[in-house]
Amino acid sequence: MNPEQLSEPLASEQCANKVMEVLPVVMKFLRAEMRSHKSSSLSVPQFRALAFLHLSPGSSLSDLAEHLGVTKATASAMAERLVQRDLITRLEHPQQRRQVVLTLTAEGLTLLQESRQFTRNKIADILSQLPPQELQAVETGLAKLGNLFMIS
Amino acid sequence: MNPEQLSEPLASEQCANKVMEVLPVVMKFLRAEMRSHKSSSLSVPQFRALAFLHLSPGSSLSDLAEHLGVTKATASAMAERLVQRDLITRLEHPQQRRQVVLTLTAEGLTLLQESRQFTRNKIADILSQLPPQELQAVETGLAKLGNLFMIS
DNA sequence: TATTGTTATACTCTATAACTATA
DNA sequence: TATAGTTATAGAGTATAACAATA
Repeated sequence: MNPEQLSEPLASEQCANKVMEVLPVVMKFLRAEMRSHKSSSLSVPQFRALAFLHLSPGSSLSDLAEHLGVTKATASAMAERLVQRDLITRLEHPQQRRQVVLTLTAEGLTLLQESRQFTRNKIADILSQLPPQELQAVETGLAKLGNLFMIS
Repeated sequence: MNPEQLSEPLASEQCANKVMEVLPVVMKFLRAEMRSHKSSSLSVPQFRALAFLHLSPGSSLSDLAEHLGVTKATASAMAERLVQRDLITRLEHPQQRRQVVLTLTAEGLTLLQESRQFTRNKIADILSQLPPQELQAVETGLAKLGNLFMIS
């Protein structure tokens, strides 16, 4: 008999249900907080793009697209908006003229750091309702989930 | 001395960092899976809307907006798309003529169930790489996170 | 007057397809 | 020819503001 057809679900399926149920709700909170940050707000993908360029300055557009898990067309449009807002620079690579070199501006770095701290604090406020042991459980669970889904 | 200014971060802030780091990546996977489901794909918000109407048939637009955490304008546009695709019906409430009555169609129910099973299986496939104990840790952590962020 | 819902507008994310320029 | 990136196009999510209809 196939376990899927019995009343007792697999543990992995139960856990998958939790992923489907919980993640969208918390993501919505995350998005709203990042969006609400003073005049200069960031979307979650924009935040991730800036964070990536902070860690890997001088990345190409393909690098960025790969990291974000989007197509190059999508990454190109995103980069264009960030250039327009003076949060990143996009220069031609001196040797490989096909490639672009993406780098955070000082303004981009400042906004990244402000936004990160602001959002972290908002989330931490909510999380601090948990007793230390449960907080640890959440962090551990997320870390394991992250290891599984973050290839790089 | 203020703990935020020391090198040792608060546990809640560490955990918040994990939320910011992990959630977008897993969400992207979730979104891609739901989107890839045969010809008739659903976005995550659409999936959530159908799931809500399955649990609470006959809800009003305001109910839906409230549940999804979006404005009524956003919910109205979403509902319109679902009506166009014959996944829900939108009727006038017989007594309260201001309100609409939203209900899943048979087609909507089928797609919801197929999509849920398909996506759950895809996520469970990944999760099943974890040993049982760690799987349990992930589920527990998500459950706690969910309790915190899901008011209703 | 307050509430329900829609419409208009604008912006971002996202993909696919077609394209240019470079290697 | 293959790769890097852009542009055109389309559709969805999202908000704000203005509005109509109803209670």
